[in-house]
Amino acid sequence: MDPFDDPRLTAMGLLAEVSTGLAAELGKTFSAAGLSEVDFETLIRLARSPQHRLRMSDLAGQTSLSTSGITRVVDRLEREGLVQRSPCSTDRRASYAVLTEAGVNRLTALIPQHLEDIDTWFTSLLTPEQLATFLETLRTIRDVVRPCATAGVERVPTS
Amino acid sequence: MDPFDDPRLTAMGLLAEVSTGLAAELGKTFSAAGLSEVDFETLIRLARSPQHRLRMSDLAGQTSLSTSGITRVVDRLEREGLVQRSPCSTDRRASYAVLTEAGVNRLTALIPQHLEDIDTWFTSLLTPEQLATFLETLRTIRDVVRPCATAGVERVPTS
DNA sequence: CTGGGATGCTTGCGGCAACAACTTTCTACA
DNA sequence: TGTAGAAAGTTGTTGCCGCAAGCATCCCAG
Repeated sequence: MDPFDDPRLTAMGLLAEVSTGLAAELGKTFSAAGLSEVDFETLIRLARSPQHRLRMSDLAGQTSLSTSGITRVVDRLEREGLVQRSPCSTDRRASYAVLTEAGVNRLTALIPQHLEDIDTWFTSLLTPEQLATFLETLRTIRDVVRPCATAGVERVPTS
Repeated sequence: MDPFDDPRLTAMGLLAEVSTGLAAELGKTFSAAGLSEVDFETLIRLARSPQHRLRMSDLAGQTSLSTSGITRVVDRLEREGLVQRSPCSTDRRASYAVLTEAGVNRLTALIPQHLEDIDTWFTSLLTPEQLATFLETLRTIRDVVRPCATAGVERVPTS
């Protein structure tokens, strides 16, 4: 009768609930370390990049922030000394955001608790097979909704 | 060597990417209908509630917004005529947010496209078995990270 | 080598949401 | 019954983010 309880709506709602609920739990650890979720996302993207640095626009591509958003995030992180801007030698328009040693330290201090959080609220709730299947499904969807999530990491000079 | 590529981080990142990426796609339909994601979430929660109404604080409990956030969302929706505030007869502190007919119409106009979006970007990518397994896993996590997601829907008068 | 379009980043502006303080009303306990 | 504390909702404040405009630089066609 009501089209308001279509199973697809429930499915989507479930996914949203899990994602936001999980983020809320994990966020507690972030804020205890004086970071926002976006801050952490930014820092860890840098940490996982070669030389711990990424151009501003690549950072924007990897996170789901606009370039102006990235400008401001890096502003804040730079103000805290966790990140540093560094000019790009081959393109004077571009800047790199580089993780500082303080940034690395902040991250490494944070990560053990973060990993434990992920265990507690996510991975330990599933059997290894369940987890593997779950991740496989996520990858399937990811490849469709986010075709270029790897901006800046496997860019090969076209020389 | 680097603790920055722990599989748990990848797993969590994958989930976050899927959720935000999916939300971004679905959001296009919402904004085409003049609604934000939060607006839609609010309206559909009301639509799925008995008598198409919910107390402000229950609305806050179901969505992940603060009560002040709900106040403002309902302000906006009321300004657009999609929702109406209605005093609670048994508790003069409380208000109900009630879906208006215009609100129902806006929703019903929106939903076909929304369901199609969910198909396109989510459910149709999976086999029925994959989908069922996926939802089962989501439910497992949801029950842990969001134990009382059903505020206000199965509240029984304690008379 | 030069001018116009494209690109990288920043800034002004507006909207949104959380937090805390506040008002009104309810509840419980003496 | 009277009063203290809790609860529902609103409002002021602050910070964050996207959009559009702007500036500097790059690239390329002629």
